Amino acid sequence: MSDLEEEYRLDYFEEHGFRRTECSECGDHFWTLDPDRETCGEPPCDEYSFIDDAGFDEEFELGEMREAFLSFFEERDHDRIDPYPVAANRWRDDVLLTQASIYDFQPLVTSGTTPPPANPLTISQPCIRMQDIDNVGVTGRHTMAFEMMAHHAFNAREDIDDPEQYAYEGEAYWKEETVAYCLELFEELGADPQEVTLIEDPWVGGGNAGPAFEVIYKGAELATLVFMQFEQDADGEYEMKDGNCYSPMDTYIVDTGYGLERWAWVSQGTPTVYEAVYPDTIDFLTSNAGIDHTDEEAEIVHRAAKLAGRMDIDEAEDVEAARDDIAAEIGVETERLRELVEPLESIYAIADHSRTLAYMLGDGIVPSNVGTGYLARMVLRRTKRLVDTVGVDAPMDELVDMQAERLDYSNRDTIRDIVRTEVEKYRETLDRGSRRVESLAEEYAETGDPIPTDELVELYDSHGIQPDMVEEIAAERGVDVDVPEDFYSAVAQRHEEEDVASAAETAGYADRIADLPETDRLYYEDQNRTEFEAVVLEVFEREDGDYDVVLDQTMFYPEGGGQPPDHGTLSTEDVTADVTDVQVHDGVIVHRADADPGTGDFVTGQVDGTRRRRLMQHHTATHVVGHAARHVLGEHVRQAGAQKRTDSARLDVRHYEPVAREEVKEIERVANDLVTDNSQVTQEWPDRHAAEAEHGFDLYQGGIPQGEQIRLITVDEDVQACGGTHVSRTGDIGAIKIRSTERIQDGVVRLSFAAGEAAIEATQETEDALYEAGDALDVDPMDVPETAERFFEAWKDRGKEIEELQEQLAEARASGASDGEEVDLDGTTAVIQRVDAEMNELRATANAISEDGSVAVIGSGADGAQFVVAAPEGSGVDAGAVVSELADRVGGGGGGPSDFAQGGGPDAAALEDALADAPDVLRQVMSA
RNA sequence: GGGCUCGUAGAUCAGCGGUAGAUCAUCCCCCUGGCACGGGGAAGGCCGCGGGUUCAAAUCCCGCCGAGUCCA
Repeated sequence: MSDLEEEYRLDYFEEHGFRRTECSECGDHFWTLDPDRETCGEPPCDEYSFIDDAGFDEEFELGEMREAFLSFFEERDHDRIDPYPVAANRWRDDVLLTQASIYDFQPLVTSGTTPPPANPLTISQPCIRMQDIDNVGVTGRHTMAFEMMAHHAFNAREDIDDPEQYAYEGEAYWKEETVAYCLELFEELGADPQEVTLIEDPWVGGGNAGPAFEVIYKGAELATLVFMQFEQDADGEYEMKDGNCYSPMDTYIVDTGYGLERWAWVSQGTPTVYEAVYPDTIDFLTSNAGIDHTDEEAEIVHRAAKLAGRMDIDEAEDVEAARDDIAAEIGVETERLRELVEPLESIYAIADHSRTLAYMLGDGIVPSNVGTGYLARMVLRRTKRLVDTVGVDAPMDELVDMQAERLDYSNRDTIRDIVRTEVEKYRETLDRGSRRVESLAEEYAETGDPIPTDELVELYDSHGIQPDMVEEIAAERGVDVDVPEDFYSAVAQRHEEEDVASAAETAGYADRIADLPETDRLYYEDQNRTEFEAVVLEVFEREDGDYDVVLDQTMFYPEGGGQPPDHGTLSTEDVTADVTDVQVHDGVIVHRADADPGTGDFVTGQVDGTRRRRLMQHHTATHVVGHAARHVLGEHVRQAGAQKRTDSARLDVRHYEPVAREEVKEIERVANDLVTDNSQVTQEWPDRHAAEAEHGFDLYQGGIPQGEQIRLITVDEDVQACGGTHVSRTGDIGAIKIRSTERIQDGVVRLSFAAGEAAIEATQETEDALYEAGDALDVDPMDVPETAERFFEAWKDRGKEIEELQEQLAEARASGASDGEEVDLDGTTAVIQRVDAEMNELRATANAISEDGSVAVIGSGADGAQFVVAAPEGSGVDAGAVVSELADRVGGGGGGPSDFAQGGGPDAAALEDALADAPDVLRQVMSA
C-alpha cells in the first residue's frame, strides 16, 4: 500500500518556506509558514481568534465577499459560471439537493463523458445540507443554506491509449496552482499567511477519492482543496480512510470549496456567523418578537456567543453540555443565560431556514410527501414551530419573501402562495393531531396509566405528531407520557422490516451487441417518412421464438422518453417479419421481429404510419399541454413524468393544490390556441452547455440526456431536451382534449388527455355516456344533471317513506296479531308468525311485538329462510339461542344478543317445519 | 418509490360481524322583561366506490378512489 504522503509534497511549499509538521494535540500532519507553530490550528486544538478581531483588511457583506472571490479568479483566467439550482435532481437522479459545487458537474463531467461549461471555472453555488438542521442557530457556525464558492479544473491524462475518449484533454492546472491561488487570495484580502495552516486530510466520497487540504485561518476552516484522482478499485494500491482500495483515474479534477458565509464572518469578526450573514433579518425578527436586551444583557449574550464560538462545539448537544461552563465563566446563572440565549438561537434558525425555503421554492420545489418536496415541507414546518415558539408575529410567507427578494427570485408571488398553502395545511394537521391526542389523553386519564411508547410511535409515524406535543397536551389532563430516549430509533425500528425489493436483472443484450456499431437513426432525419432500406447486421434468436434484428440504420423509433416503440414490418423478397417491439441499448437499436430476415440481407422497413402519427401527435401535445399548464398554473409547474399512447397520453406535473375545473378548461383553451396557431415544431442539436446557458435546466423536464450535443424540441416558446418524434406543425396535432386530472401524490397532479383523432374519440365516448344516461332517464342529454339530481332525491325520499310504512305495517301486525300463532310460555306470550318480507320489515315487526310485551319469532321465506327473534326484558327467553336453533334447521346460522337476534339459512322448504317447532324450541331454551 | 393511519349526519368523532349512535351546529317548543345558559323535541346517513366471504358486512378480505403521515 502506498502512503499518500508524497502526494502532499509540493514545490510551492518548498519555494515559499512552508514546513510539514505533526499537530501536538491531534496528530494530524499540516503545513505552515510559522516556525514556532505546534498545533494544526483547527478547534479543539486551537480556538477561534477572529471574533472581535476581524481576519481581513476590510469587512465584507455576503454579496461583496462573493464578488471579491469570483473576480479574483476571473482575473486569473477562470470563467465565471452561473450557479445551478439547489434541486440537484433537476440534472442528476442520485441525489435530491445540491450539497457542494462539484455536484453541478457530477456525474457526466467528472467522468469525462461531457465537457465542463468552462475550464477552469469559478462559481458560487448555493447549497443545502439538511443534516445540519439540528445545529443551525445553536452552534453559532452551522447554516443549512450556504454558498460554496469554488474554483474547478478538469484534467485528463494524455499518456493513455486513447486520450480522445474523454470530453476534455490535457491539464488545466493541478495541485501547485490550486494551493498557490488559495494563499494568494488570503494575501490579497490582507490575511497574515503565517496564521494559515493546511491540514492533510484525504477525501473520500461517492466512489472517488484523493488527497486534500483543509485550509484553516484563525481557527476557522475556510477552504477545502480536494484533488480528486482515484476511483474505487478492489485491486487498487491506495487504501483510504473508508477502508476501501482505490486506484488512479484517467481524469483528475480540482475540487475546491470556500464557504462564503464563513469568509464573510471572519471578515467581520461577529460572535456568530448568523450576525454576519443576516444582520437585517435578525434585527427585524428580534424587534418583531419583542426581544429587547439591556446593555448588560447584550453583553452577556455577546460574551457567551464568543465563548461558544471558541469551543469545539460541533453538535447541538455539545452546546447544552457547555452551557454550564460558559455561564460560570461569565458569572451568571445557567438558567438566566439560557433564557437570554435560546430565543436568539431560534431567531438565527428562522433566518437561516427562511433562506433555505427561499432557495428551495425559488428553484421550483413544490412541497410534497415525497422527494425534495418532503424536505421543503419539513423545513417549513420546523420554521413555523420556531416562529410560534419565539413569538414572531410576521406571517411565514413574508419571512420567506424577504429572503426571496434578497436572492432576486422572480417567482415571488408563487413562493408566497405556496408558503401560505403549506402553513394552512400544517395548521390542519396540528388541529387533527391535537384532537387525536386529547381523546387519547382522556382515555389514559381514566386508567391512570402513562401513554405508552407504541402509541407515541403511531402518533408520529402515521399522523405526524411530535412527542413533545403529546406531552404538552397530556400534561393538561394530568397524564404521563412515556417518551424513551431513543424515540426516533423506535420509529426506525418500525420501518426496518420493510422489504428491499431486488431489481430484476434485465436484458442479456449488453455483451451481445457490444461490438455492433450504433444504429443510424433515420427517424430524426424525416419524422414523417415511414419506409426505408437497410442492411441486416445481426440477428439473434430469442428464447420465445422471436428474433432480435439489428440494422445499420432504421426508421423505427425505439421506446424512450415515455414514447412507446414503433410497430411495422421488415421485408426481404422472401420474408415479411412483423416488428412488435423496438429497444435501444447503448445506441444499438434492436427490433423484435417474428421472422428471421437473414443476416447480411437488404430489407425494406415499413413503419406502421397510423400508430406512429398518433404517438407523434400525443408527444407534441404533451409539450403543448405542459406549456399551457405552466402558463395557467404558474412558472413552478414542471414535468414529473409522462407517458404517451396511441389513444391518450398523461402528463404528471408538480403543483401545490388540486387543479380546479376552470383551470382545466383554461389549460385546454391555451393548448388548443397553440394548435390553431399552427406554428413550426423544430428540432436542433446544440452544444449542451450553450443550450443550458440559454434555456436553463428546465430543458431536462423529461430526463437528462448524455453527450456533448443534445436534441432540443421547440414548440412555440417551449423548449425541451427530448428524444421523441414530433409532428412538424402544431396544427398537425388536430385537437387536444383533457379528459381528467387526478392527484398522484401530494404536490403532483396528473393531466390525462387525448390528441388528434383520439381527442375526437374521447369526446365521443363522453357524449355516448351522456346520451345513454339520457336514454335511461328518458330525457334530453342536456337535462341529465338536473334529472339525475331530482331522481336521486326522490329515491332517497322513497326509501324513507318505505321505512315508515314498514314500521306502520309492523305495528298493525303486532296489534292485530291475527295471522300469528300465540303460545303461552309460563305467563309470557310468544307470537310466532310467518311474514314473507325483507329483513327490515321482519325486524320492525319483531320490535313492535316485543314492545307490546310478547316474545316475537318471525320467519320469512322471501330470500331463503330468515328469522328474527325479539324478547322483551324479563321474558327469560334468550333470543340468540332461539335463532341459533331455528337457523340450524334451515341449514344456516345466526345469533345476537339475548333481547334481539337474527339469522337464517338457504333451506326455505324447511321454514314451515322450523316455525312449527318454534314453541318447543322456546320452551327448551327457557328451561336450559 | 416504500410503510403506516383514516374515509360513518353540515362539523368533530364513537361503533369494528347481529335494530346506525353521541357531541356541536340547524329548526321548533318551554324557561326569561330581553340575552347568555338551561330543559324538551324534530330534521339531517348510497356508513367513499366496486367486488368477495357469511344466514347476516358500516364492521372481515381484495381492488379502486380520496385524505393524512413517516421514511429513502
